[in-house]
Amino acid sequence: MTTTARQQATTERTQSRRSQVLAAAKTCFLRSGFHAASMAEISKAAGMSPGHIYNCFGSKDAIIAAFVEQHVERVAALMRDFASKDDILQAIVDNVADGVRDHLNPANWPLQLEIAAEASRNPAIAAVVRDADLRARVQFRTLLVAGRERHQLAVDSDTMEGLVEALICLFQGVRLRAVQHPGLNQDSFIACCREMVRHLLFK
Amino acid sequence: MTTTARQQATTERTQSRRSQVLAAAKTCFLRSGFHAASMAEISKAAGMSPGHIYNCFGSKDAIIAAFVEQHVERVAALMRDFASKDDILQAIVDNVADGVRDHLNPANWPLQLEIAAEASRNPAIAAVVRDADLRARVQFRTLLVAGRERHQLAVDSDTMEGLVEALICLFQGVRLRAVQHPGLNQDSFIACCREMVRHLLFK
Amino acid sequence: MTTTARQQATTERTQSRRSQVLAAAKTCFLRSGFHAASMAEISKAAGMSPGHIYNCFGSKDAIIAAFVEQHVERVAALMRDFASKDDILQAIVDNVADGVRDHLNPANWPLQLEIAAEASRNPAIAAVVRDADLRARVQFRTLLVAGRERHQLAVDSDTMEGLVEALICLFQGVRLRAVQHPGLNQDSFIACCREMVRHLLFK
Amino acid sequence: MTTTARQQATTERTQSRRSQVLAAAKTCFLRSGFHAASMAEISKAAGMSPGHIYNCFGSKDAIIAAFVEQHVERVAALMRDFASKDDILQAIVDNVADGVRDHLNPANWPLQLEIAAEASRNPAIAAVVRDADLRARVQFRTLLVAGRERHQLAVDSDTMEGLVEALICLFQGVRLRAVQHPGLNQDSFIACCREMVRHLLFK
DNA sequence: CATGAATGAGGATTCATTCAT
DNA sequence: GATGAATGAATCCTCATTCAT
Repeated sequence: MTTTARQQATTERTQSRRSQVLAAAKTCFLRSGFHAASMAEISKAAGMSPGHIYNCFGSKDAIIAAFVEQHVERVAALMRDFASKDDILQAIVDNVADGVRDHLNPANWPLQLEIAAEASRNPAIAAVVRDADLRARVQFRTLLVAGRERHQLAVDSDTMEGLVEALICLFQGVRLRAVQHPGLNQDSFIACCREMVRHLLFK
Repeated sequence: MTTTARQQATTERTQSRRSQVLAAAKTCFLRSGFHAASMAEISKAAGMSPGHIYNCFGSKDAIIAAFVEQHVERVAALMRDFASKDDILQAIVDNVADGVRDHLNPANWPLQLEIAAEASRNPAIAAVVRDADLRARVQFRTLLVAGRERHQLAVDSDTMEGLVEALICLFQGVRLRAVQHPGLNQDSFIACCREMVRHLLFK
Repeated sequence: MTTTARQQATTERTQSRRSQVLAAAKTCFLRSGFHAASMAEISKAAGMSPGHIYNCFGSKDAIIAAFVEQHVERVAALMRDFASKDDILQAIVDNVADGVRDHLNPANWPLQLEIAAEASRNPAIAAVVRDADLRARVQFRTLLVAGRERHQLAVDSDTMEGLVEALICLFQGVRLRAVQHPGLNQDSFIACCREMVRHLLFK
Repeated sequence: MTTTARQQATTERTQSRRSQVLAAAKTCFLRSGFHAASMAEISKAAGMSPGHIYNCFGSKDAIIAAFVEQHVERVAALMRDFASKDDILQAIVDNVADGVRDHLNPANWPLQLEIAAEASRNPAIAAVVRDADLRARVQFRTLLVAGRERHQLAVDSDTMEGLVEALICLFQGVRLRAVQHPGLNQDSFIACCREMVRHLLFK
């Protein structure tokens, strides 16, 4: 094995170890939150010694940051899905139901609240979150511009920024609803969300 | 001093002590979050010994719960303000700008995220939050029904639930925008929110 | 009211307060032990403010000491009961059954163990306990000498000391049996104790 | 080093750490009692950080329990010593002097009082103590039955239970004498104890 | 690379005691 | 005398992190 090949292998191994840790961290963070989840808990879930985690990540904060980075990437992926559609605006409207239902699913989104709360006092996390948000906004805006041009609607800068913010805002609010009113009537809620989105997109 | 008068004084004193603690807690929670804020930190901010805090509150969790209770009460107060208006629907639309700007103000709302995150794991906090949400929904619904009847719009149960949820959702989403995109263009954002609210209310 | 009369009243009042505290302390010590019983617990049981207890006793240790003093006095009282009997030795033998049963009663004797344990490390308590033990030994020895002279048995110094120690030892051991084997067969146990005492007294 | 070998080493190490803690705890418990001995004090005496003690024992109570378990085991060991003798009853009588002297030695027995006092309030400790007492009684009874059959004495159930209890009672009482009258005349005390034991065993 | 024993600072909480009223 | 609010040192315990193996 050449030195390069070994380094390659080493790097791959390290990467796989990092993934292991992040997957374990997700379980623990979901169960206990960022601060109540202990390194011991995470190391046990990862099937790895606590000491070794420090070969993959410099600190618990680094795990949180990496975890957040990985997690916020989901939003960007969602954006890309729309890009391939023919009538993008209509595709977005048609996707409201699934999107809302997904945001209401308690399997993932409590973590998003944890992330937002952490970002509101941890500058490193805030930077990661804001950067991801920026990228998502850019992608979303590009989609919307394409969609609206097809329907000959205004795409000036102010209009677009408001549109992007308002739509993201509506979707992100769903996570808070999931916490504060878990038993809400999904169908009538979705109908209204869809109507708001439709109106805004085609206005 | 009679026994009754002393009890009165005692009760008042205790209440004032509790308020002192809650005010100090707000500062600390804002700075560090619920869990990173230590009792020592809170007691110092309250100008009171750590031991004495336990004469006012049975535990740190009790402080968090009382703090949350106090905080969520604000939302209910907001609801009551609308009740006195003549054309309620229009009043709500006209209030969107102020409401959004208030939600974007970083002085208060990071705490709401902290509360939501805590509620997603701590059942006691979840109960407080959900109860407050329930009360707010009932008040809001009553307002909307009155407002819509004036305009001869449908007020059937399903419609109303969706309306209430969707509007609250939009407003609560603003808190997440405040964290994730603090520099957003408020004017165009507000214009879109206002348009969404207007459309939904009068639809 | 003359000054003297008032002082008299004051002293009586103080004494009654002290008794109140000691009675309350007994309840608490029995429930929780000397160290786990808090001053707050005792003051509540005594129907008196925690601060006021310090007008009656200088410290918690002083309460323990006074309590111990009061408690060890019981043994001396037991001794005095025998002095009036005609045939003292026989009276002692006849009392074994009641004495053992009393020592097995969990209502009082856990406190004796608490006292002994405290004495083994708190010099002030040790002094109280040892002084009481000395007084009881002297009384007991006087009784035994009178009883044995009646039966023309040896009463030399060495014999008497051994007798006194061995008999007290047997009775005090009962308290430990009560803790370590609460369900023991009382009748056969008592028969053996009685036989040991009878043999030793009349030997 | 194979996994098995390492586990072996790990287990041994852990065991040795536990012993270290128990030895340190003995010093501290002797000096201060179970409750006044702080974990900091114990950890310092054990030459180990306070945090690490919790890798060996789950709580302070667990240390107390393990300590008690280790201590009460001594009694059972004492029992086994007699089993090898030819004339067991005589061996017991001949051992009274050494046994009493051992029980009077202040190096060990204050702890037994501490244990008894703790057992009278702490159910977990009570269970340990009572279980050990049961085992000791069974062993002692077996010894006595064998010894008495050799001398053709009664071994019926009631007689044996009384004998076992009374003899243990006498020995355990010595611990209380050690606390309450540390300067007692050992020789005459022992002579009487011996006479009581002899009478009872051969009666 | 991998372990897990070891650290020690820091957490929430308790409680004997004091003192202004 | 009598109160009970207030103190703050001390308690048990947790946990991120390190390091010898």
